[in-house]
Amino acid sequence: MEDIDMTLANQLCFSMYRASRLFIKFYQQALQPFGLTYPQYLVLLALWEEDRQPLHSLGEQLDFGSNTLTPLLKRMERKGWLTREVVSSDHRQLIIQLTETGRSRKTEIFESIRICVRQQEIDPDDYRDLVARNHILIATLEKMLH
Amino acid sequence: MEDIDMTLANQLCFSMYRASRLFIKFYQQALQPFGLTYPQYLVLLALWEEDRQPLHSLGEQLDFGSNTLTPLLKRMERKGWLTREVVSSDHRQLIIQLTETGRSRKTEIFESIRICVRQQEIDPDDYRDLVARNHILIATLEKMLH
DNA sequence: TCCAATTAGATTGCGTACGATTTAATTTAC
DNA sequence: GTAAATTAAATCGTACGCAATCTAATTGGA
Repeated sequence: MEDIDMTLANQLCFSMYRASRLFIKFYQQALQPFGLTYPQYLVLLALWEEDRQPLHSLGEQLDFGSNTLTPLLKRMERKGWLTREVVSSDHRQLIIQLTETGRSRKTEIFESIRICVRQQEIDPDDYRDLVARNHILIATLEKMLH
Repeated sequence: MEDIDMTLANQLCFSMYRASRLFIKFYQQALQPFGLTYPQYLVLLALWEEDRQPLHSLGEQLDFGSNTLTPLLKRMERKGWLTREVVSSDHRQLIIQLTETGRSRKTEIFESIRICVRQQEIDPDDYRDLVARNHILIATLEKMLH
């Protein structure tokens, strides 16, 4: 009836789904004091790496469309993390920029997460291995979804 | 500033998040002809394994609360996949049971997914490895979230 | 027995995800 | 130079996830 391949795919998909939800729940604990959700934290990570990015560029990095980002960024703007500013040379684009708060709370937020992460007892090599394998899987899945 | 541990945790969490979303998107393609979403497919998988389960038992397997399952199961009932029947001996419980459609379309659904999965070119050993490593990670995360 | 604690499911509210469409601005092709 | 194509965001609608709360049914101990 069912291939071994498919049972494996089912297991892998579910296991990814479970791990992702648990990891996010874990992060939410550390982020809660700042009123941040995990997707919002991802936006901060991207902006700490490179500030003043247009919306679509953030979307490419996180694989979010404007339908996800627009309301998310509006919430973050309302809470004072960033600003959304129309580009004068191209009125279609929106430049996302960190506020002083958004920049300065980085250390604090990292420290809060670090405290939670430290309690994990996972071998760094296992981490690296999972990341590497996931990258391969992600590349394959992206190719398939063309 | 930031530990190597935390950067790794960030990378792993994001990579899980990405992989999970892509995998689900991949499954949705195969499930679309049946009007099923991935979480709904998970419910079917659980019921194909063991029919006539109470709601909370499904919840334990999938780690969903009633706040997620109640509306999801109502949608599946409306579409004719299953029935929700109050237990006469305990009026608090709801037994979830597959309809004839829910049972009989299993082969068809599996075949649709199998066709999509076959196109993947992933080494079964890599699959198994990812599943095993995720299981360890999931156990660790569950322990941490107490 | 009877009432406090527990359990099961439903409800509310908020924040994603994402397919599909819309609107507005810019590019391009002729 | 201008109409068609493209691009960027926004909007709309549906379906999760999940924290918090509520309601109703059952259980268990004094």
